Amino acid sequence: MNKASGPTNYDELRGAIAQRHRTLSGRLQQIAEFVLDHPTDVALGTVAEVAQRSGVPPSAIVRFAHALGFGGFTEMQQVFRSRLVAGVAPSYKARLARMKSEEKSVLGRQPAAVLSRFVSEAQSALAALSQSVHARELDAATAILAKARDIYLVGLGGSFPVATHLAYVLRKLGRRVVLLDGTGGSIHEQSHAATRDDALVAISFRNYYTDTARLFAELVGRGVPTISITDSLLSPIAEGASVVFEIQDMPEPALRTLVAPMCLVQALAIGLDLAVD
Amino acid sequence: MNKASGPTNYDELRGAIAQRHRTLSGRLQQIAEFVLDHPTDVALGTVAEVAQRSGVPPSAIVRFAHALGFGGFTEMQQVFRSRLVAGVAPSYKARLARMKSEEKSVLGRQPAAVLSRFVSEAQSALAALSQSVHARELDAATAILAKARDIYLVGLGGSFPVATHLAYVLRKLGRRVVLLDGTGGSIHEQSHAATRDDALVAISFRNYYTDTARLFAELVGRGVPTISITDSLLSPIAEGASVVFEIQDMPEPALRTLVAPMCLVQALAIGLDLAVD
DNA sequence: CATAAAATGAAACGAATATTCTGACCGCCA
DNA sequence: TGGCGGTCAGAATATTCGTTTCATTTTATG
Repeated sequence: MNKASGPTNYDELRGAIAQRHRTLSGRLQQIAEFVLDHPTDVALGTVAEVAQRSGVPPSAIVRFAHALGFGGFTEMQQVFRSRLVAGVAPSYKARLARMKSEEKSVLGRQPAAVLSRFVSEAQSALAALSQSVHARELDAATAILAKARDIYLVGLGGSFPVATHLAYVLRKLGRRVVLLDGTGGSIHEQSHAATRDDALVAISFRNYYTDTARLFAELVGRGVPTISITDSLLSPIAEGASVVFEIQDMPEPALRTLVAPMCLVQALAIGLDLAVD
Repeated sequence: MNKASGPTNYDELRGAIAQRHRTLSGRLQQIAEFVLDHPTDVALGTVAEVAQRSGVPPSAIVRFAHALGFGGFTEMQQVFRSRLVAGVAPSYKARLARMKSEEKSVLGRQPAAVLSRFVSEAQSALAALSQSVHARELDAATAILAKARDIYLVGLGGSFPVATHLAYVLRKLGRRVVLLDGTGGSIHEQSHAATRDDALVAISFRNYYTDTARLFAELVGRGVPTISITDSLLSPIAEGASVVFEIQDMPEPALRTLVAPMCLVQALAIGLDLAVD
């Protein structure tokens, strides 16, 4: 039965698995998902190990290899191993390719060059973030959120994704969140119930939405503790805030990747969750 | 006999071999030179294979392992294998750092430590992104978006911020965008008008929303060109898509920073804008 | 509902593996 | 020359491995 031979390299194998995934039966689908998620385990493990980690009997692993056209598990494993040996010395090749694409970034209207440009820009934005944010601000913000009954979030326009992400994570962690998105009325109506026992997280970058600024001023006036995430200490949501996170060098709205504020709000939410235990 | 344990990583092993090389006896020196020249063979081969290629009997290989402080060949082989997995997986370093910080969970609970952890995780996610996304896929996706009359976007739950960000940027660039958010009815009603002259960008990660999957299948069936951003080739929005961007190693929903997909959609939008001139 | 077909999992088989053991070999010094 | 410590290669062994088999369950089909 060794006549039939399956894919010969890892990419082909992935394609073959994805293609046949629907037609495979339950157990085999389960194995397909596992091997795509843990290719290294398959490359280095034994049948018994792979079987145990994926929660199936060993015979099912062999059946899976047969279904893909291999003569057995060992034959399929060779493909996974080829991925490992190919990846062991990628540094030179990858760097060469990267430098080439970065060179072309001057000419570079090609989408690949655009991507690598944004990636490197995001990298430096993250580096700047961890340097500019201090522990004192993080601690203060965490304390405010920990005491808050309801957490109000506002971020309009280009900052809306950041607000929705923070809302999502906080809700996952069991917090009561009011996301001010303005649907079905004004954000002022939505925030009417906010008191000094609650908290507001405001996110806004140039050009600042006047709605965000007005709402911020109103809640500050009512004594609501406020955390601002913005790009300047002179922004309309900086003065009066309990804590200000300043994220500098934000590009113009259409060119933002938002990675820095996304990372920050993530850390705020998780840090809050870890702190209250 | 497991008392003696040799070096635990490849660099230590190389140092140990170089150091003891003089004191080793003839056959063992011969083996030492071979394993330093062919580490991959040692990592993936059997004792018999390594013995044959290096021109020594199998028992000599085992004695060599013993001489280095290992309990046997298998134990030494683990070190050579660790070298392989370290080279292929860019997230290896990040996971290591994560485990370390989780070990130090006492310090790791401070918000500042949480932030730096997410930052470093985001860094490696970006590195993995630029390595896994190929120019071919970017070009194909750009071509689809360029031809589209209306661009439909769907991303629910944790992926919603990505969808809103893409919608924002595309609208800034003058594209006609329909963001399927389900407000005021089902997303199926909102997408009723989509035709093969339009395009759909679907974003979904584990656990996949069934609404996203259903909508995706429906529009694919209607012949609408589709770009999928997901975390597995086996995800419900992969099969039938015109282009699939696979972003691997996405953490569990509450711990995602979304930096990789955010960066990708940004590059897609800007790349589209530059390409149509 | 009855029957056939396919899929599944536990166990057993044979092959291949890493390791240990034994006797022979070599250089060294008295 | 004759013993001696260390090294060696090859056979012996116990273990582990991949694969197959088969009874049972599940699923599809009439």
